[in-house]
Amino acid sequence: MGLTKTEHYPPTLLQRADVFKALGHPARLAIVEHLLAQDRCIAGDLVHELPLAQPTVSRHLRILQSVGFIVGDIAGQSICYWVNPELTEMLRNYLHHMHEKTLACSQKGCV
Amino acid sequence: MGLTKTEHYPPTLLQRADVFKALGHPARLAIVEHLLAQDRCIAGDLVHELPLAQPTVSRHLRILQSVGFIVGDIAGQSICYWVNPELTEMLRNYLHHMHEKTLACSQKGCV
DNA sequence: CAAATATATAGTTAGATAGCTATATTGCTA
DNA sequence: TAGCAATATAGCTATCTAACTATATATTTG
Repeated sequence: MGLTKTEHYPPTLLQRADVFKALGHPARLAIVEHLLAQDRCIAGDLVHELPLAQPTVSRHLRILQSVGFIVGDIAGQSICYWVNPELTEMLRNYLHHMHEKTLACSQKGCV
Repeated sequence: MGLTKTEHYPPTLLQRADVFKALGHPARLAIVEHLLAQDRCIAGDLVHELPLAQPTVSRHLRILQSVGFIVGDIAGQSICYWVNPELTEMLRNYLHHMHEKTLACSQKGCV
């Protein structure tokens, strides 16, 4: 069917899954890494960095923006994007929590 | 096309994108959270927890397993799954790195 | 060995995704 | 205001994905 049954899951889980999904594409992860590597925030330079046409990059940017992972601001006729610290912090905390739980589980002898 | 151009990106990035992609579905994230919440590692109990048919759950488990996020071991006629601490640690470190870079970037006045 | 249980595989279908080209929109500059 | 530059939108197509039902493959247990 291709249709995910979203109605069963709590909103927080759905939101997190959306963020992971947004990061789950090489081009989008490359965009994020590129934004982090630069001092200033890039706009259409990404088109030259990626092996993709401009509209495709634009679409990927919109996907990252829609889950809040990046933020964009108009700067003249370009657009200035940067990674949202709130989201990286949220994910970092979530993964930290996951990792601690995992360790606790393996101590109890799940194997 | 629906065909991702993977050949342009470094292997590490592709691998991370695959892990994020695996976590980017509500059912799979729910599976991971359920495995972490239990003391022991569950097998087909997940089918009762999720609003999905058994083969669908089986497929989601295989996807999580293929990226190494969960590990399974045969226990009689059931299968015992648990979350792989190496992967949660890898992702935690990666997100930690991302978050630090993000903070450094916003200090430089990206806005 | 037969029945029951647990998981996996095959095969199908609706819908989502990722790419493209062409075009529209928006903002600067001459 | 006309033209250029940067980004977004529209529309298309091939491929991938998520779900299902039906069936196969183990692995206990009677």
